[in-house]
Amino acid sequence: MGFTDVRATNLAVVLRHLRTSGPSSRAAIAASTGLNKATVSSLTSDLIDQRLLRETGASGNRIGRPGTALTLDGSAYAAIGLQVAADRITALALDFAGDQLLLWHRAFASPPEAAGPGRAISAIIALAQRAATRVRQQGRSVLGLTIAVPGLVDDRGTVRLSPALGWSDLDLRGPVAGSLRQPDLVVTVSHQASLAALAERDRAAEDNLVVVTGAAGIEAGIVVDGRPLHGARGFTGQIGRLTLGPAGSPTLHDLAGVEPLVRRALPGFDTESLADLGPAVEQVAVLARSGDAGVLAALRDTGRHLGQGLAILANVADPAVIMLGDHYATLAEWLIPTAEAEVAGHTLAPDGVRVVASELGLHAAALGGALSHLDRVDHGRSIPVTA
Amino acid sequence: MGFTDVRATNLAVVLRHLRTSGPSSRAAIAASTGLNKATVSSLTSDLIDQRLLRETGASGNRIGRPGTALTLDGSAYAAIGLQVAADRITALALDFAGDQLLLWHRAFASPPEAAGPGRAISAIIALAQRAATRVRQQGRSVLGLTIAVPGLVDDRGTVRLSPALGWSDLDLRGPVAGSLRQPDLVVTVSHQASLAALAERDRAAEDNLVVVTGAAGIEAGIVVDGRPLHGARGFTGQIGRLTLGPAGSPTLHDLAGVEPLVRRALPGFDTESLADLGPAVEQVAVLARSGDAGVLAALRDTGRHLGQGLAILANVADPAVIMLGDHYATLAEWLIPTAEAEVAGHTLAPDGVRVVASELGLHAAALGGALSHLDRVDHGRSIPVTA
DNA sequence: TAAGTTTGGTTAGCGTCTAAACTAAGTACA
DNA sequence: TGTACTTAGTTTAGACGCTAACCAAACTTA
Repeated sequence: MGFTDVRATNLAVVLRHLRTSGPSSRAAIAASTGLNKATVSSLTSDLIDQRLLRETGASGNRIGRPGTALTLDGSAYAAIGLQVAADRITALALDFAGDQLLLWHRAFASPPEAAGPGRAISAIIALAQRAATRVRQQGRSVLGLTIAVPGLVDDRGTVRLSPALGWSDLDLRGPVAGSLRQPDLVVTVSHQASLAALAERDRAAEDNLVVVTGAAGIEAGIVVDGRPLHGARGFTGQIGRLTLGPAGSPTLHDLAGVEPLVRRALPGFDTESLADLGPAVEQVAVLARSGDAGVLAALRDTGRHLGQGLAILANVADPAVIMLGDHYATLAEWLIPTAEAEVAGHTLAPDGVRVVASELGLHAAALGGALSHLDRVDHGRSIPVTA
Repeated sequence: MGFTDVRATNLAVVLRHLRTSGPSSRAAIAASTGLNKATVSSLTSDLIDQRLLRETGASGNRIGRPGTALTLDGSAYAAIGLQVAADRITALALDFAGDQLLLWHRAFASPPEAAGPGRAISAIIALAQRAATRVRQQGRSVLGLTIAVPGLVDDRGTVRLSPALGWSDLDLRGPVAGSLRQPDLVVTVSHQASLAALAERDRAAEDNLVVVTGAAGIEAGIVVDGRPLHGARGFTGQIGRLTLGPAGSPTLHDLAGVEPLVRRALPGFDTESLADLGPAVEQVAVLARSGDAGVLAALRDTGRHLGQGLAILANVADPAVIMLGDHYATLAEWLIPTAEAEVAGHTLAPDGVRVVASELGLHAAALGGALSHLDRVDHGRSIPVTA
């Protein structure tokens, strides 16, 4: 067969239909995909053999023979996403149906910047192995494992530069893949914001969106036409250093970063503890809720500058919606009004762009990492082989 | 046949191979595409029947039976691109082999902004009809016609907003398509910078690039992973209005636009004639070549600010190369040194990003518009039907 | 001239799809 | 209760388009 594996493509069509439309009978699948009923029977039979689908009870219809509902079978496979941040590692696993199997956090004793990359890699490997072992004990095959990292990650899984973690030119994929002792297991390392955007894409069912994350630095994950923007080397969405104006002008991170915001809003806060921004951000939210004028002013100011950054992304990538991720989501209530006004004022496009808070929390990138492997199967790349 | 038309895909594979690798024998095509020799024979036979390919003399080999070279047959089809600017319309036609059949310019008597959209549409229709008639007189079928317009163009071919032309919510596709009296002819209206980027992609054989055009306003055409960035509505690459900083800060266009540059570099220049920037830009180049200190300073300043804008694009989209289009290309010699330094200073990525001058001239978007229809055929969408 | 090499076409067979007929399993209603 | 109707899913026949293997044609080399 030449360049299109017809069978794999059509198997993937069925999987995607079930993932987006939920349980359906064979006849319903045939009707909505345009495939022939006989073809759907053949395809679903294969997928059931591979334990990617299973029959659930009869789907009650009004009249005529009731159909047999088919659903994604989550039970035989798992996909793992790891997310590395300055203060901790998160591990998340999904079954093939997309249900969460585990969500673990492991705090760094000392920031990876201080402890050196060796310690961090050991911790990542340990968590990856524990997660893989756990899901295997449940009788699942691991479809793949993706590690989400802030900064610049190339296609070979080397972290070229991560200011947040203090890493440069660090091969992360190699050691982790080697430690898992399963050569055919797909292990990838990828940009955290792009993976977060992938997760938002699936949740929002929106093919053009931008996610802004602010855990350390500011990074954007950009999904255009359904796919994360990859670029020549994978180094997309680096908006923290944007400047415009005379030399030495403040960067977008200076103007709208979470850490600068915290420093302005909480002048007396313990500087040391800013490695983990979570508590500080919560404190800012508490003060904002209590009506603290200084904190509210700082939030408005940050929202305004953030809006200028979002306007740039809106003008360049034309998303249908911009989502505020992680710490920005926590503060979204106070950031969105000024940010959205700023976006509206700096974009030519009619109808503007919605700015909304992400609902995925701080582990969106881990989720996206796991989802990327379900996505791979859903697109006919590496459907697990039958024994 | 399910979702993948195997035949169309493989026909397209052969066409793309010939377009990128030049004349090849059937055996060579089979060897480099991985298709079976028998399949290639069958595919090329169909393509020859459709007059998309033809046999050219024997290709001399070292040893063994000489092969019959196959080439793209340009003679039976044409694709037309129109480019609308503030001062003129350009029409360009390509044959199927990509050779230029005609390149016409038609100056606007008065700028479309002043004369109103009706006059401009009439002129566009007239030029489109003349071009279509001309290529039909040569016995060619018209594969399609694309109109490149600066500003925001939606997918239905309505110009939502074009400050450069003074248009808003103007249906351009409808009147032009209607006037051509061939209902099956594909007529599209698209963003000029994205089409220019498409042309640069084909010329440079580079799948990740950005083109910056400055005819009126500043717009970027962005090709990522081989495809022009489209976004939710098609409104990508609008970088002219970027600002960062306090309200009322100058925009990127103020700081790095071609018209502001000309006004700074040629203080005494006739303000009226700036509708057509060409002569003014040439004059700037002449003065720069003669060593005029003021002009050189203005160019450095523009290059520096332009570089900040390019850095934003480099950080967001990670192109392998950034190309300076139209008027920026004319002045590239003086802009690139400062611009490239600024890009290097504002990007995290190692290896930086090359900044080079486009070689396609002022009608790059018209070329891209025509190329888009060859591209359509090369991807198996709407291969012309056999009679 | 004979042997070797490469091209391009022919033939047989296989995978996968579609259309149509058929069986299965329910509801509607006299 | 039984017959007609409706919808689901399987079976069968056939078409399409690919591949592998074989073969004739056309050239080089010795």
